[in-house]
Amino acid sequence: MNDVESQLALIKRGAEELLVETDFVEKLKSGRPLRVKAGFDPTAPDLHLGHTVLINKLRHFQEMGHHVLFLIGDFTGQIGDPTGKNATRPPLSRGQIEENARTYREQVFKILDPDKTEVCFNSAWFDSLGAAGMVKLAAQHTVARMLERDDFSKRFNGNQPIALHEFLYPLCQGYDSVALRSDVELGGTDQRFNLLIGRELQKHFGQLPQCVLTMPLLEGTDGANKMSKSLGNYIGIAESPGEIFGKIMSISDELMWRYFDLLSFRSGIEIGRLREEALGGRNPRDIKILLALELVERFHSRAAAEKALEDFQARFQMGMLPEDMPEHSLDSAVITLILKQTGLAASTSEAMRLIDGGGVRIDGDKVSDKALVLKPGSRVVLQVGKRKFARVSLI
RNA sequence: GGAGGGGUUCCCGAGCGGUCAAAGGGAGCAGACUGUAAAUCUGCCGGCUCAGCCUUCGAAGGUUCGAAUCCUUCCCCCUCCA
Repeated sequence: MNDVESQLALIKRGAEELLVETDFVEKLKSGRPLRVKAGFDPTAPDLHLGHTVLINKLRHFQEMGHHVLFLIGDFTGQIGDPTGKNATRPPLSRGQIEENARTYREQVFKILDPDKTEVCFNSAWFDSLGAAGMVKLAAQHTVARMLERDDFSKRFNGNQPIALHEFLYPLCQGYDSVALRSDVELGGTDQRFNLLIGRELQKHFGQLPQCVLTMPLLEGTDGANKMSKSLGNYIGIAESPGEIFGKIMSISDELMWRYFDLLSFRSGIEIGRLREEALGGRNPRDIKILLALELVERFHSRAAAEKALEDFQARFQMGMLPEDMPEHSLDSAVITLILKQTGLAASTSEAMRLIDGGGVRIDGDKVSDKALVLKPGSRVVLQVGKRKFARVSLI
């Protein structure tokens, strides 16, 4: 496992690009533990499967005895959002950042080995850099070079605004590599440009430039956009077993293979075998179940995974009610108001529309009367669509 | 500093004095079909005490019986010139 050849093979598995490979091989040959850097935004502590593609790769490095630098960009996160179209995010307080960092640890150590992970914050060096230092840093790069970045040039040519501070982002990220003396930095393919700036800056500061390993971006459950919380197409690793299981089951068959490639710890050979079975007529649903089981087990437990499967089958294959649904105790009222109060509908207007559309059920029976009043003392199960349930006791 | 273009409901984008809660598309939600898959088709898609009423078209004023549409001021974005 520790010879250079096999290390390189494991590192490259599933990766998009490794720059510069020959340099990387040299570093491996040195035999010392490499400093492996990956940066994370402090504003999004809810990690989802998309993040885990990268984290899984960090784990590979750890398995080979390397040192992982888990960098939380608390300074960069304070300035604002670089890709921000519409949100000027309020700066996070020290307390919030620490809270987020704690959440990160909790989630990330489901995959990484805490003993081989160093968590760092980039405010550690940026706070003391000062305005003069920042200007010096900015002097290291030209506008033309900045505009080489794809999304900058697109926005520039498309007459979209680019705020000046957005240029500082790649620089700061690059400077992190200098401060951490990183040997390798990991990032999504969208990070390529930023990662390369790290190389430039390191050279400037007399360091051996880091190698860059980019990982493909995982598509969200919609199969079209990259997984992100703001698009609502994500599967959070802190979600309940039932949620994770259900969301995996709802992805398309095509996307399932992508998920297998990027998320499963199964070997490439094993995944290839499953593909063949699918082609041979095995129900893709059953293969998807394997994936769902694996992922729920990773973030919860074997038992939780099996339970999730049972619940899933009971609910959707046998049409039973879910075991755990939110409970509400409310005053007797019109159905539309109750739907709003339970959160099954966003507004009473929506509740009315849902009833018109035949999407509301009480104890399994379709509701058609918008003026229906739920009587005090009754206890009913309300359902909107196939997935939203609530148990309501009327007072 | 000068000239021009623009800010519309979650997003894109029509509308340019009444017929506008505002076309069309996307996203989303619900229904049908299913494997809670995708695709497809249908409906919905500001709020409310819902045959009615209230609040929306960058902000504030104004003109008008009536404004997203006209006028004034302000804020913001983009382009070109310097």
